[in-house]
Amino acid sequence: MFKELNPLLHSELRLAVMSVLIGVESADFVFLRQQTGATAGNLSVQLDKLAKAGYIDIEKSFRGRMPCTVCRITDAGRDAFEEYVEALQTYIKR
Amino acid sequence: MFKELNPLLHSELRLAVMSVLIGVESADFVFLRQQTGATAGNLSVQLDKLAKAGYIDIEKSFRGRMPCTVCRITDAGRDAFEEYVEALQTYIKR
DNA sequence: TAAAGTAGTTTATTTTATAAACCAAATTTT
DNA sequence: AAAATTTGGTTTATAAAATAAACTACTTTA
Repeated sequence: MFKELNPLLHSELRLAVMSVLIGVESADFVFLRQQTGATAGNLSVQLDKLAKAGYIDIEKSFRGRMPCTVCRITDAGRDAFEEYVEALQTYIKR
Repeated sequence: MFKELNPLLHSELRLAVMSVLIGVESADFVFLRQQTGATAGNLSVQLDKLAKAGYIDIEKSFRGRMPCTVCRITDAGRDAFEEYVEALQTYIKR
């Protein structure tokens, strides 16, 4: 009847991040913050979770001497997102 | 960009319950348990939350001397569900 | 050089989700 | 008919999540 919703993606902020990342080649911390409206602390935590799950790659470097965090969705992330969307349909489809 | 997801509906079990209730005139505890696969304890807690939010009506009575809990979605619940689905589209639409 | 801003991380707190334990009545087994 | 099991739940305890607040380190501006 209802498909299980991947709990890692069933989170407003993590879902928003994935939704942004699925549409771009890469996005940095600042851009993700703008798009999602999240606080820096929350975004930092949730990005870590997505990275630990293997759904995104995080590349930390420096632009000059300022830290710069660039994120990209992985293939596993793309798959998980698609599966999540399919599962969602079982709840919201008329 | 992203619409806010009503946190009361953004829960796998509560969403499943609402999804069932939106399609029927009413449903009892046992039926909801079957449809959702939830444990009784969890279902009991989540039904209470939906009721407190005014999204469902719960009618507790007895069939003989066995308790019988019948649930119906309210107009507010229907509205909230529809709004939630619309908000979701902002995350998952291609 | 002091104040304010940028780019984050870490830690602490609150909220949620969930299961486990429980209760009362009914049904089934021995 | 007593004992055990099942049914229909509720309450309580615990684990997991979400979030904000506080902090670090560097940069820019006044």
